[in-house]
Amino acid sequence: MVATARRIQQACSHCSVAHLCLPYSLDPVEISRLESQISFDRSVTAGDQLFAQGDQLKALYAISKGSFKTAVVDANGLEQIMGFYFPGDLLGLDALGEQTHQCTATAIENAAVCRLPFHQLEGLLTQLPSLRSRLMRLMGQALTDDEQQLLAMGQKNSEGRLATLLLNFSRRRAMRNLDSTTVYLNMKRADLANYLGMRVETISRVLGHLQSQGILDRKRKEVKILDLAALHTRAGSTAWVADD
Amino acid sequence: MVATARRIQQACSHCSVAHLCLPYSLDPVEISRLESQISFDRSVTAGDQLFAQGDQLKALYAISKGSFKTAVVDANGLEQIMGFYFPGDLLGLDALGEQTHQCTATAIENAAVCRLPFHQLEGLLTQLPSLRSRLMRLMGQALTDDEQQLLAMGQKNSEGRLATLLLNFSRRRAMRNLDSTTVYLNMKRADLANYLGMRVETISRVLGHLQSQGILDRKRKEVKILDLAALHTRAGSTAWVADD
DNA sequence: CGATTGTTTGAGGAATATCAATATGTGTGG
DNA sequence: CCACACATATTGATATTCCTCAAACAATCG
Repeated sequence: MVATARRIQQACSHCSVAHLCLPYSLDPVEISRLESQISFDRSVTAGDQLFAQGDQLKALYAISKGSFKTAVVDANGLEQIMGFYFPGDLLGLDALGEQTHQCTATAIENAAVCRLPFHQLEGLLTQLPSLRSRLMRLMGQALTDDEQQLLAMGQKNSEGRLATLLLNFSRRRAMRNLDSTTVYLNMKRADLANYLGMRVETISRVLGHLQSQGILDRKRKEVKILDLAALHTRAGSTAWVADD
Repeated sequence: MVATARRIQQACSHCSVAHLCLPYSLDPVEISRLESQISFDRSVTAGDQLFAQGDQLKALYAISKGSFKTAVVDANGLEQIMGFYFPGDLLGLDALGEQTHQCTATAIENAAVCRLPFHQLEGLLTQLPSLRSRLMRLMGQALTDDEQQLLAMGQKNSEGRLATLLLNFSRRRAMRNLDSTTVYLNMKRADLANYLGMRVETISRVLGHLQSQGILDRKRKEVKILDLAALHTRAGSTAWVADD
């Protein structure tokens, strides 16, 4: 019984985040061809790496449960957290160019992923034009996401960047039909700080500030958004010109 | 005579930056098929837009002469310069996902571009797998470039970011077999400042500082790199911890 | 429950933004 | 070709954000 139930769940067609994931816009036949190549729901322990910067591309991974961070290290040893990823997100896209992973993906908490061997995926690419265009679209989105983050880093102050991240997480929860008034900052403050280009102390202070203004309410890693409009205002504020 | 000479130059196979551009890694037959779709060396006046954010994707553009900047504007009206582009660079890649341009491309100086109608290009994509993989690689590079810039924005101080940009421009000149000890900052200070997430005054001061240290020598927009090693050191310096 | 790791709070300082003034460059009409 | 007007770049003085360092507090794990 349990085994049967699991088998049923282990298919894109029954996945609650398929609309965010690779299958989106594929027809049922195409999806079943895709499914035949996937190994579903492989569990990943918190702290484990899915792949590391420099690794040869062997597979793409779709998150089915939990969350991940990606990071790059440059020649000088500087590390930058590049993003946080949730169920339905695809990991490994940045390896499609050079066939080599350009970042390291690490599980933030216990997680599970669906593994898409690249060999088989590449075969499907020529046979399924819609899969190719889907992959291109996902790469384009990754590009756009990076550019949004660049805009935040260049044009917004600490409060604006943090508010932007909270709204981003909120929106992504909404896309997963989860309560978008609550977000979970499960990653370490240090990772969040690195991602946002600020110090952990500043994160604390800004969160405290937003809470004291009645915009947020937090308990532990859980952050409740009380005043969405105000948060949007803060997120849109340009750098170095606080409107208080 | 002149016309003949121009005709000969108007082909990827005779282009001095073909190794950076789309044809790279294509064989002669494939290149000639590509060439047949291109309209070469269309001139663009300084300040003109090649395409604007929101425009439908009609073509990709390869720069044959001059330089361009790209910029995005977000919902709050904040503008971010996303990059600067030189001969051999391809413009419009970020439209491949949504079939809509995600940024605006503007000529910094009088320039010329080769135009690749997307319709025809898309047709070639299915026929020439090497072209598809080339395009994917270029998208991957765009992604990596954005990530390098994100790292600079998050981890480096003003001097580090500016030094990083100078080295970036220098390296790109080297790839074009140009003198890599000289770079040209042809864009306005305001664009440079926006791109680097700082103010024009800070650019002036940092450039002045680097010059007073004997690392740079500038006259007008031309910047000569006198001490490459020192510039690398500055570029690698982390934010907020200057090593003087 | 102690040790270790991660988070928050406080005081002071450094980097860089802002504002103001000057200098330099660029285009235009006479 | 010059002179004027306007745009752009530099320099100086001050203000502000956010980092740094230090310490207390909280959570996690054996």
